[in-house]
Amino acid sequence: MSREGLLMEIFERLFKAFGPQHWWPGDTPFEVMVGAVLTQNTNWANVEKAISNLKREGLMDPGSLGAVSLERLSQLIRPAGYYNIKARRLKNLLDLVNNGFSGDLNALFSLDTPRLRELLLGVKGIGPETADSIILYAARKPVFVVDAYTFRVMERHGLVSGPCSYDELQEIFLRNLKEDTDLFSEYHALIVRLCKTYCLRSPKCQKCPLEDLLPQRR
DNA sequence: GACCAGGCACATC
DNA sequence: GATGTGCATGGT
Repeated sequence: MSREGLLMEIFERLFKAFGPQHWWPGDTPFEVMVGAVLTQNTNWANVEKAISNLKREGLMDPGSLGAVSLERLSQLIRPAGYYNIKARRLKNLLDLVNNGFSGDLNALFSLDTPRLRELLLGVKGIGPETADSIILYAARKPVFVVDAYTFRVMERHGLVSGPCSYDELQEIFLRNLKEDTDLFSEYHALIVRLCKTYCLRSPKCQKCPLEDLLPQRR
């Protein structure tokens, strides 16, 4: 099967097995953006506690969150872990939104994708996965989000041979799939769902929807 | 108690 | 360019 065919086959299997995932969980684009930073190397259940703290305090908007002290912010997001460094990262991101775009997320998100990605990556604490999550799930523009699970699945199914960079893996998806925000949104969410359900530490995807797509072992 | 989770920056070689 | 380390909580 061609790489393009295999990528769509994997998507269709996952969609059939799990259905739509309704990602990203979050009431507003701003909340999605905050969640993208908070979830760095962190279980989503812990992120939800931090988000709920911010909402309870009425801080889930660029102006309010920009005005709160670093110390108070770090205490509120404590359940999400790495709370000191993440508070700093959120502040860095808010500086971009508030100073560069007067707190208007729509203005920031109306930039073309390469420019938006460049600006986000310029924020200290925003790397490729966080930037792309914001672009896809908050700005709703078609980029493919790569994460540790994506590497795991693509390696297992022989779509990459040996080590490959974030950008290289992303290119494989972008070149072989139709550029479609809804497709990319579901695809990434389904990969996460697959790994959480079946492929966490097992060497084989036993009984998983992709089991018979495994490449031959040597 | 060990291990893991929807990364990133920075130091060092 | 590759590899190692700090950052930290809460669930299994």
